[in-house]
Formats: sequence, C-alpha cells, structure tokens
Amino acid sequence: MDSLACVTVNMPYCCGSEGPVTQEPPRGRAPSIRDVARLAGVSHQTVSRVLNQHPSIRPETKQRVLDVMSELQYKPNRAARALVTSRSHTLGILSASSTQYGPASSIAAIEAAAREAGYWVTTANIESGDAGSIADGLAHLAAQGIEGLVVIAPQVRVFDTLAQLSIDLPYVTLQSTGRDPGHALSVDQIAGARLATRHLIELGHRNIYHLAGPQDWIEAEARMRGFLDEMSAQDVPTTAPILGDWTADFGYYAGRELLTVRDFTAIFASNDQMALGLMHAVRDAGLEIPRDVSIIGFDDIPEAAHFWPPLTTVRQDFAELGRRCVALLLGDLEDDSEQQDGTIVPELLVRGTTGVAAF
Amino acid sequence: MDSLACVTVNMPYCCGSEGPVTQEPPRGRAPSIRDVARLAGVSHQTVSRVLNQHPSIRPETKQRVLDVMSELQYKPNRAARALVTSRSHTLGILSASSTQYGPASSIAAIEAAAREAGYWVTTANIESGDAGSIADGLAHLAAQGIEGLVVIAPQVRVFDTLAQLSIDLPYVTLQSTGRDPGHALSVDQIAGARLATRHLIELGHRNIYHLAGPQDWIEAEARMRGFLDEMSAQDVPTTAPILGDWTADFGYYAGRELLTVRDFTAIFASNDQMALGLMHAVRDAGLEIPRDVSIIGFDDIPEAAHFWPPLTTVRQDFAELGRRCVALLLGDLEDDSEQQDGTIVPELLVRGTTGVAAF
DNA sequence: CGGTCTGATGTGACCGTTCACATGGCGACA
DNA sequence: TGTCGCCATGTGAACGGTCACATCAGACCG
Repeated sequence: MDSLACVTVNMPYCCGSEGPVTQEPPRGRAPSIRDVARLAGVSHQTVSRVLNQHPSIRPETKQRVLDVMSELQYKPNRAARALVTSRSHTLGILSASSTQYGPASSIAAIEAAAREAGYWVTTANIESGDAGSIADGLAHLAAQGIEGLVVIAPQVRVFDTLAQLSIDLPYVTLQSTGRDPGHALSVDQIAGARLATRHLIELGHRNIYHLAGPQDWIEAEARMRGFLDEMSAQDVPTTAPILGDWTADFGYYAGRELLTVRDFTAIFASNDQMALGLMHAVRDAGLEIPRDVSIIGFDDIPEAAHFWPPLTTVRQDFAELGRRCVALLLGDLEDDSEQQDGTIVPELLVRGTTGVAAF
Repeated sequence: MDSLACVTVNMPYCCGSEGPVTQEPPRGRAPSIRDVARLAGVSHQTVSRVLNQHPSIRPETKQRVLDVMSELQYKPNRAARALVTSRSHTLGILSASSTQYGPASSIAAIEAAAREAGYWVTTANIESGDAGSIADGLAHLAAQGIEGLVVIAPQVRVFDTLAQLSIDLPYVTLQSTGRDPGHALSVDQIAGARLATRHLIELGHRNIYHLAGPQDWIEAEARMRGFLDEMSAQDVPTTAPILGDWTADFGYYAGRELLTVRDFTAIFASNDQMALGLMHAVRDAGLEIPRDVSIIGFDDIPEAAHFWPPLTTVRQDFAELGRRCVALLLGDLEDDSEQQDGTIVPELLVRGTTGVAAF
C-alpha cells in the first residue's frame, strides 16, 4: 500500500498486438455493439435489444450475447447513446455554500437518488451569489447538456439568470414557500420556524430576535416568515429580522452588535452555524447561555449536539429532501407517474441552549 | 417572485411553427453545425474549425460563422463530440463523508479547477466505506466515461476495487504520504501533525493521546505518522493511537472512554469534529479546557474559531489542494507541461483549547 | 389451405461532431 | 514560367449507438 497517490495506467492508443491474441478486438477503441454482435453471431440490432431489455428475444440468444459482452468487457458508450436519443441522463446541481452541512448533505442525497434512477449528476459550485458567477455556472451546466436542474442557491437570482440566458430547463429547488401546492416539494420550513419560535415564546421570552439568512434564498425567507407568523399569532411584538449570510462568523459579529444594546432574551438563528457564532459572542460578553440568553438554531448539523451548551435546534432531513427533489424532477422528465407528495415535517430538538426567560 | 419552486418550461418536440418564423431552424432538434454552415454559406467543416480555433481561417469567414452561431443560439453537442473524439472531458470524484467540511471543500475546489480547465465533474458519494458501495460508485463513474478519477475516500480499498473491476484510469488522491516525490501532491500532513504534536509537547505535555482517523484514509495515516514521528523525535513515550471515524459523535464516546482512566493531559484529534466531541466529553466529566485537558484539532473548519473555547487546530488549505489535484490529473491527461510541485504547508493556529500542562 | 398476425431477427439510415484527405488559389523561388 | 508549398476551404467517412422498417418463420383462424 505504498505510494499509490498517483497511478496512471492508461489504456488507449497503446495496446499493440503482443501474445497470442485472437484477432477479434479492434485495435485502439473499446469493443462496440458490432464487435459483440459479430462474436455472438447476431446483428448489432439484436445486441442493442439485449441492452434495452427488448421483450422479443429468445432467451438463449440473449444469453449468448450477454456472455460475449462480459467476455469482451463491453461497456455501452454513453456518448453514442446520448447522441442518438438526445438524452444525456444527467442532472445538474447549481449550488452555493456547498461546503456547509446543509447543501453538502442535499447534494449527496441528490446524487444518491439520481444514481439510483440511472442518472448522473454534475455540479457547479458558485462562490459568490453574484449574477456573473451564477451565469458562469449555469452556462457550464447547460453546455454539458443537463436534462434537469436543481438549485441550492439564491434562487431568485438564479431564476432571473436562467431566463436571461434563455435556457429552458426543468427546474427544481430544494425548498418551497408552501404555496404552489401541486408541484412543490416541501420540508415545511415555515412550520419548523414556527416550532422554534413557539418554543421560545413558551419559555416566556418576549423579546426575541431573528437572525435570518440571505433573503434571496427561499429557505431563509420561509424561516423568516415562520418566525413572523408565529410571533404575530402569539401576539408577541417583533423587531425586524437581521439578514445574515449563513456563516458562524456573521453570527458572531451580529451577536456582538446586538449585545451592545441587549434588549432581548432570546435569538432564533436561521441555521446552526450562525447560532454557534452567536453563542460565541454571548460568551464573549460575559453572559451565560441559557441563563441570560436563549439561542435556537436550525438544521441540526451533526456537531450541534456537541456544542457547549448543546444546541437546541430544528432538525431537517436533508437526505429525504434530496431524494424527493430528484423524484420530482424525474417525474417531470419521464412523467411516468404522479409523485406522491406530502410534507417532510421538521422536528424540534430541545437541548441546552434554551431556557426560561431571565425575566 | 412567487412560487418559482418548480418551473417546467420544456422545449423540445413541441416547438410548432407559429408566427413569421423563417424556415431555417429544423423542427425538433437544436441547431447543428450544418445549420450554421448553411446559413453562413460555408461547409460544416469550416464551422468545426471555427469551433476548434483552427488557425487557418480568414477572419471575415470566422466572424460570419460566429454571427450565425449566436443568431441561432448554437451550442455544440457534447455527446457528438465525445463520440468521435472519445474524450468525455469529465472527471469523476469518488467521495466518502462528503457532508463534512474537508471533503466538501475539496470537492468544491476540484469542481472549480476542473471547470476552469473546461472539464465537467461528476461525483459518486459512498456512505459506507465497504467494498460493495465503493464498487457501485466506481462502476457508476466508469459507465459515465470519466477520464480521470479523484478519490476522497478510504484509498486503499478503492484502489483494490479499481483493480478488481479492471478499470484502468488516471487516478489521483488528495493526499500523499510524502513518498513518491515525483508525482504526488502534498499538503504535508505529516508536517502539520508534527506541528500540532510539538505544540503540545512544548506546553509541557507528556501524556498525549492521538485520536486518529480511519487508517485506510491516507491523510489519517499521515497525521498519525506525524504524531508518532514527533513524539519519538522529542523522546516522549507514546501510547497507541485510537482509531476513529471522523465524526464528533465518535470523539465524544472516545473521550468518555478515555476519561474513565484519565492518564493524559492532552489529546491531538485528527480532525476538528472529533476534537469537538472530545471537548464535549471533557466538559461532561466536569473538567475544564485547557486547564485540565488540552485539545488540538486538525483542518480549521470555519466553526472552529467559535467553539468554546475556540479550538486550537492546524489549518489546511483544501481549496488549494483541490486545485493542485486537478492540475495533476490534467497534466497527466493532456501532458502539456510539467506541473510545478512544491508542498502546501499547513499552519498551526493556537486558540483557546491548549494550555500549559496541568502537570 | 390461404391469409393475417405476432415473435425474433436483420438492414440501413441517422444523430452531430471530428478526422483524413482532396482541392484550388496564390506567392515564392529556381 | 513551372512547381512547390502553404493557406483557406470542401468532401466524405467514421464514431457507436437507436430508430424505422423489412423479412421470415410459425401459429392461429376461418
């Protein structure tokens, strides 16, 4: 197991005819459907039929073909198939913040679901949400010939850019706002946010801030709406949410800012990272969590349970989300069936960062 | 900006000829090189030459072709090109733990670098490191026709599986052990681990544990080696490292286990997540960090600075790593130039979890 | 027992590129 | 002034699949 850091055992071009090789395999290229056909004594079309599980093939013929295939290590050529069918069987993901737990989990789940369904996935990560880099990413994906697009990014802008580039694509986002009932998939972000907010209110908090995500992310907007809805449903006066950028760093600086006034007893952060930053700021100010300030996050990243104190948060099932997302897209693409919908219900996890209001 | 959760503005097949459309665009399919050629009054081959920046084309001809292209919104068909050149311009990433910060960052960086170079990237995420799922992922990537493979996973097993499936591919891993000087790219993981270890020793610690990663990950092995090297270089007696799985949960349980005996004053964890779990366990035991126990991590995930106390760790530049990785692979693929090598030096970040040995 | 249907297979074209080679024009050089 | 070579361009054949259609047995039916 030494030094296998870079192995480069190239195959094509080289080859050469050494040893008592039978003449069958053509020189440089991989075996094709016709090579298989020749060896199996059938026509190339019959081989194709085997490949596509055509019903009318005699079992023995089929077997013979299959045997030759495995003997030759035949692998169908994706490009050739894509060329004639004009289907790439590839989905694209446009993702921002893909290093964060949420997006990363979704990507993994999407990839898994797509693979299951026989699709490939290519990603384009954009660092900033600016129009230029969105356009770049989108153009890259479009050039690849994707059949559908999943967006994990500031969706409003992506949508605009899509239109601007006049790219027409089946398009799905991970989140919905809850409207658009027929079509949209939904972790009910709003419900999750209401859960979090209600929890704080039930603990007696009245002065609650919301540290939101960037507003062109649909989930950020939905969580904010959930917060506002619950606050007004419970007749608690609200202050304007603070718009963050999902990072712990931002949470930290926002927290410092907020603490100069300290007119609150609880904060609901729109994701766990920002919550962590807030916790840091609170401690820096010499305050104790949850005695002086309660904090609640959103997502339940795997680290959240190990924060100090362990973070109260709302669990979201990213994996399920990714799966449904692909199902939706594929249902659209192949329209073989109605996708069952139904909402993924997020779950409140009460841990150590929320407590009864100081007063 | 309502309900854009799922927009499905399909294009092909439909079309239809309404309005005063000129007859040029063929019905269902996208414009091809020949459509462009016809409109520009040249042969298809000339269009192809424009596409491939062939030198011998009269500027005016070229311009004419380009004009027609943009007028028709011509996009080259990747499948057709791939078919004839037998180059997919696609790289594959086989990744485990892709929801964690390190792998996720590397993937993003690889994608960016590949895109820069005109390559696409497809990923296959494996959940468990078992042979079956590795084989699945690999087969999937192979069927896609990737030209090169990047592995962010238990590399030993991947390598075996690769051989077993008799897949021959240019192959690069993110880490090297430092041997194999000509070819390998290296964050010097060993140096980083030595840095961390030395830091603890200099603080007076003598009883130091190492919580390592899974040993079939090269980086885990390298960090462990660095730890052992430094310990023996400084004549500090060592205990056998504990083999973990990269997760905070594991760190927590390992910590609890360790603390039943408590024959140490410091722990070097092979990544930040495990360090976080350890911190949790230490606090659970009623001990204080760093007064009673010093902890150091590895990676510098963005949250590390906001842990309590902020985590001392070793920063690793995943992005640079990803870039170099692609450069290496592409250098191999296109062999246009010698890649400059040189080592990425990791950096020690002393924050709040390490202190002078209790004694 | 002829006709029709269906099952199993073959034939040839076609998808949109690039490649190898051919062609014609024009300047340079002997 | 013939010819050599290069430049700009064109022609036709791949590439490896799938699709539409043709073919040829038998089975079934009246």
